[in-house]
Amino acid sequence: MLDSKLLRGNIDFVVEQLKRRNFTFDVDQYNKLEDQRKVIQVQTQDLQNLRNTKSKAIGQAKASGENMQPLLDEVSELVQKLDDAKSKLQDIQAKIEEIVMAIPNIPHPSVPEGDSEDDNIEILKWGKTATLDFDIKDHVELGEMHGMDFAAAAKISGSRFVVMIGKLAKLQRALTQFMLEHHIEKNGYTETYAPYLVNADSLTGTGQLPKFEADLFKTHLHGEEGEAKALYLIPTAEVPVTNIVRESIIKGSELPLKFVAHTPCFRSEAGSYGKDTRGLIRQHQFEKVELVQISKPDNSYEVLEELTSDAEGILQLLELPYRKVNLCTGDLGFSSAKTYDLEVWLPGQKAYREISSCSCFEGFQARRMQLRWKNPETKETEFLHTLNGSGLAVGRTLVAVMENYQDSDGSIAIPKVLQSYMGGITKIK
RNA sequence: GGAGAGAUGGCCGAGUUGGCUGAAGGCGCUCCCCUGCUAAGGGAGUAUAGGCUUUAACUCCUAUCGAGGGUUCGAAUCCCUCUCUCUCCGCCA
Repeated sequence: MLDSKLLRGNIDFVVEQLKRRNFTFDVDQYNKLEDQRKVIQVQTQDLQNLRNTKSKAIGQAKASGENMQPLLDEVSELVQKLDDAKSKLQDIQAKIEEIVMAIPNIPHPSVPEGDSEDDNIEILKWGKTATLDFDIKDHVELGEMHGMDFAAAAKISGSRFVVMIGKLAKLQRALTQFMLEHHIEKNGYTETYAPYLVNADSLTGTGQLPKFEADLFKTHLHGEEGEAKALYLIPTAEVPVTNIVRESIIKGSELPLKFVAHTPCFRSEAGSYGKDTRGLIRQHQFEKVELVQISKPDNSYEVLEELTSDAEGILQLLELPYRKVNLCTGDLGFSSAKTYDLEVWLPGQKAYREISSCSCFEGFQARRMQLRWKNPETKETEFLHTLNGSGLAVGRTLVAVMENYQDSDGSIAIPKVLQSYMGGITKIK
């Protein structure tokens, strides 16, 4: 949600900024509704004021034993008018709300212009993309040799799921433990456990609802169909973890809040049929270690740099080649003001693939979820800034380790930093 | 799943024969005075959002006492639905 003051006070700026990300904002419609809202709101409030005054007079008349019938007649007429005005006002406010909730965030000035991922700007490349002198296998081929079973998963659940048995399952757990330990012990994040099923308010707070319901798995308590009972499987830990502080006022001395959580993530992947159908890249269920920070507004972009480098640290310790890109305006997510993607090198695909996405949302989510702090300088209650990033997507990291650490015989070396988590073995044969 | 109790400002807590109660009192916090630097005393202020556009401030108005709906001229107070918390019983990793 954009700042309503910005929307009302400087709408030309908003329109221009939204155009950068190919979002056309219907200003005429919005202005028309706003004008109507103002008129009707004033009317309604005048009527309410009148009713309140008269009602008090009735109370006083009654107390002093005067005849209050004339007043009663007067007011009952008023009430009809008031009801009409109220319902009109509600309609308009609902329409405005619908429009406002569907407006994406405004890109930060440092976000490059562009229409698609082809226009993202590469900031750095790290590590050497080794040229292996044998027939490179992709992770599906390697996986089939070491207990990765897509057929079994299809039998159990359907496509886009996986079963792993044995060493690869352990390797995934080792990756998760390693990431958590590193972020907790070295980077100062607080370990967090949170629900995997969340309500609609939480998803509205972080921006997945109302616009992106089709991407989610939706459940009903007790098989009931009522909207109030609907719970959703989390598409990312960002949702439950950021919502820990929804509707609260944080003390300045407690900031920044740094949370790390490992959760499974569930995505319906509607609209991605035919994309990445092979292997582990795009699953309905995958593991992710997520970093979330709640920051004061004035230094949130420094925090974004820090959070991104915290995620990069994992790739560097795993010695996986990657590049860092600054997403262009056209590729930016709905809620984000600026996003760095980390893309890991996958020899099996001969391509860099996204493994982490680190974003600063400024006050966009905070306004939706009423997340604030008392600024000691202004003495005002102000919205905080929220940030998050994958640190990292565990399933894709597993793919990257398998493909980058493979040998000609199909065996997979264990990265040094993971060996202690793997019972000391150095290779999966 | 059954029975009961409850939800009021940053916190505690009054207010249920509906009527100057946006809310007594206390704590906490901020500012000022006195004193002196340990404590005490005096005074003022202290919810959020909208009307709001403005150079700015104030005044004013509206809404909000868990959420939503209803009754009424008028609801923190009465009625209904829901959510959450607590106690007891049942069930359960």
